[in-house]
Amino acid sequence: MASSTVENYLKHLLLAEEGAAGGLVPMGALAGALAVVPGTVTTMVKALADDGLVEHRPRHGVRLTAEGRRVALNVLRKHRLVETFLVKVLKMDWAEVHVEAEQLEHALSDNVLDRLDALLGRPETDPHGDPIPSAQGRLSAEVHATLASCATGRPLRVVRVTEQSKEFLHFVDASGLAPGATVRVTERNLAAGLVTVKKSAGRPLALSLTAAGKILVAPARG
Amino acid sequence: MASSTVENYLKHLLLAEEGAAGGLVPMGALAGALAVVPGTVTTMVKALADDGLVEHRPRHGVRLTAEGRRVALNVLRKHRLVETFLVKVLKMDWAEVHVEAEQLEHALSDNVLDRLDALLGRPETDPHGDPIPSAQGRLSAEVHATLASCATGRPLRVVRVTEQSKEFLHFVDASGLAPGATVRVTERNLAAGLVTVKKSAGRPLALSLTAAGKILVAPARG
DNA sequence: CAAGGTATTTTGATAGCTCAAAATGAGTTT
DNA sequence: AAACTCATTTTGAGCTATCAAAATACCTTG
Ligand SMILES: [Mn+2]
Ligand SMILES: [Mn+2]
Ligand SMILES: [Mn+2]
Ligand SMILES: [Mn+2]
Repeated sequence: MASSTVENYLKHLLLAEEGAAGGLVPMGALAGALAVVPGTVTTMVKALADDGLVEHRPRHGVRLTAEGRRVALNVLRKHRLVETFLVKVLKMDWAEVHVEAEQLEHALSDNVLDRLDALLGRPETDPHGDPIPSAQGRLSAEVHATLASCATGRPLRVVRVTEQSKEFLHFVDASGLAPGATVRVTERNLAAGLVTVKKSAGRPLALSLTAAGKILVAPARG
Repeated sequence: MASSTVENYLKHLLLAEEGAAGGLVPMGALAGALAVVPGTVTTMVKALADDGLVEHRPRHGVRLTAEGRRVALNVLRKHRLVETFLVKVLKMDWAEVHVEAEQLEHALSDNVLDRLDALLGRPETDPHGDPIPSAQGRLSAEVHATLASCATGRPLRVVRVTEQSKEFLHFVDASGLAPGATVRVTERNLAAGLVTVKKSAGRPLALSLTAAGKILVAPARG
């Protein structure tokens, strides 16, 4: 069995590979994500490579092997299903569940996981709209526009929020921009770095481009 | 935060203190419970003593301090509530939940714990009849007779099974002796080491004294 | 191409937890 | 009392995961 440390390395690697040039993740990026110093990552990555979980291209980066990806997807599945359970069944605040899941993802057996999945009705996304990998290790790779990149004027449905900090999630929720919400982008000012959105009922709301880029949307009633 | 290792040492110490002479647990007993060699326990116990979690009487044994007991009770509470959740909500086999809880007890926050407790309706015992410590750290110390020690002839209610091995629990369940069941001891043969019990409906069942001693009972309809 | 700057790797240490095997202590037995 | 037995402790070592700081490699810039 992989230790929690190994599971975390693999999971963060999986997350970092999305949108990394050639899927190769630089050591520094992984170090940042895991909050350890780069030297530690170099050492660990060599050990993971020896175990066949990653491929290490010295001075270029790391990438998951098929086996490493399998393990990583299973951890990610646990993480997101646990988050869903905590919100849906235990009624926890969606801003708090990430830290809890960070521990529980390593303590849940596959057996418990599957029962949890059944109890929740085999959900496809977690409370933040993040896709839940299937038991077979399939992960939806749907690409979405963000409030920073989408067409203006049209009605949109929020489908996902790609940041888990408490502050940001509270803000998003308080602004009525949680997944499922319907909004329109009324104005986008690149120079000022500002996006203005409007919900059917309510006054317009201003967001920075950075914040807007973390809120993924799809055309409403499509 | 105490590591899982420390939590396990403290929890097993709490369990071993019940019925240990003067509450002092011999190092060897703890080593056996934790499945490590005695030398390891000596080393760890010294570290725990430095942290004020246990009191070490060299060459005599260990005992929890008030602080160590507090931590241990919290872990035990998590363990038993998780077991209850797994059986009641996820419908798992009562023989399988112990191993799962052994991991989850270290990954659950106090916050999640309390919500689980509420969801379950603040149960007082787990699926095996083991008392669940309260959030304030109170643990019921009720003393029960066993099928090996109780009066014969009288109707009895099974209240607790004090062993968690899969095999034993499956046997108990298959024999209809799970907590809640009503039985009578029809015969006890000390020489042969045999106890015979009878359920209202069904043929008599023979048990070894050792097995009978693990099934705790109380007078029925008392 | 030499100099700089930055990411990465290497080196040397440490903390936590564990084992094997030798040493020690404290009764018991003879 | 000397010998024996058994639990406990000590010693020496290893593994995993981490850091600080020095060394190195690979750009980029002048
Ligand atoms: Mn984690
Ligand atoms: Mn999530
Ligand atoms: Mn445990
Ligand atoms: Mn139990």
